Amino acid sequence: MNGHPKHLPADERRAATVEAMVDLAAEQNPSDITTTAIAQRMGLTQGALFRHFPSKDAILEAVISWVAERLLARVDKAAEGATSPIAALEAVFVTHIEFVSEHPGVPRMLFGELQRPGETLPKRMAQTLIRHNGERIRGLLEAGKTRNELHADLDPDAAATLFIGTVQGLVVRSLLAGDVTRIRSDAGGVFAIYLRGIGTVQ
Amino acid sequence: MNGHPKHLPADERRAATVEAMVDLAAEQNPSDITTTAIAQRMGLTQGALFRHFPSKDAILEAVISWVAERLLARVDKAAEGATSPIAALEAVFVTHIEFVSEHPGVPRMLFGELQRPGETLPKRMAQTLIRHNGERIRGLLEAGKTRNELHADLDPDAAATLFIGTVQGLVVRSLLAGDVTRIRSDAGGVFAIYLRGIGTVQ
DNA sequence: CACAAGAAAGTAATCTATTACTATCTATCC
DNA sequence: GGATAGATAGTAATAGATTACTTTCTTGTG
Repeated sequence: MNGHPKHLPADERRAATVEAMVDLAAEQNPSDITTTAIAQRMGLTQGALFRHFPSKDAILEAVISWVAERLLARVDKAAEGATSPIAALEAVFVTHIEFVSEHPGVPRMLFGELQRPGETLPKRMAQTLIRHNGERIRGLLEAGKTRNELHADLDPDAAATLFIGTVQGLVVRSLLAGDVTRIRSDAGGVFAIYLRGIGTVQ
Repeated sequence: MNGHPKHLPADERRAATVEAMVDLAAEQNPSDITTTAIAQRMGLTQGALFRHFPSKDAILEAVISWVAERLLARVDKAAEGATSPIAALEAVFVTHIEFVSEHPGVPRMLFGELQRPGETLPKRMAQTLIRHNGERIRGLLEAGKTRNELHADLDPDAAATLFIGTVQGLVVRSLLAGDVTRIRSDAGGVFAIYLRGIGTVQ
């Protein structure tokens, strides 16, 4: 007879909503996630969500903000702690792999947002997040060139694209195997090829 | 007053349905494509589709069959015409890029199918298609090793994963730019890095 | 004229969002 | 320190739209 769950402050409910959505995105196509499913995961009724968010898209916006803060912060921290651009690049890669392992639904969500027709706010937010992330990677690649750790003729744009592709390839592989842990176990071998590709000798 | 379009044989309507779905997938999230949208694109009413297909999933199955036939045939043809495993790999890459440029919705569709929960037929078909494609690539990589065109210590599984990731990275980049033609123009630079990664000297 | 293909309208299910009401928390006042 | 008022956060029900799919009516064609 648990008619009413404990009241929580709005902030915490909003955070819990984001987490529920991120969790659900790991289990199914993000664009198929309903507000009913989100509420059920939180132990609430569907209508209660709309007391904290004006629309479903507003929930999506909150999720993308959440991802942007967490991912970029971890990426920056990983890059700062490294002694060279290449070491930073590897640390950033590990950060990506760990983040995607913890939240496999996130790349699917961002990727899915990019495909939406028209100009929605969550779509623009996903675009800027992915762009900012790409700029950080390209920055490391250019720093690696100026320090002669990378081939002088390396195209940083292409290398940044392949960096993202490296992660995406691992995601596809884990989806095929139906086993998220493969992302971590396969990451080393794939990144080794990438590293050689951009011109580092181990 | 074009109330009734010309009658077509069932086969051609089925083929046109597949093409309409592939076209629509290039413009929006494939899982958001409705039967109404497909019919509208064909100049038909929504109900008319169910005269040729028993369900929406049956349409999806037809689309994946279509992709499997066309893509794998083109991949095999590209590989056959090459004089060495590495040349074949590059031809196969070009084939992928051309195919994805012509039908940008296809990878999104296959990728999306993998995310569906449960065990549906279209999902299994997408899995086998991607697996078969991956096996062809891995086969070329192994042939390259035995012919000493590739590093002896290359991990073919990892290299095949990165091959797929190379294409995926280009797809993401084109989505970000909102410009499909970028796939083709950016492909060369990215593949050059991949080639150096798997151990070929140019 | 008979038939197959499509139009048109309908159905049941599902989804987002809203509404009217109810429970819980918090702070104030005597 | 309880009682209590006001604000906050919840439920249940439902409206309005949309979806996949069905059924029935209509028409062009062989």
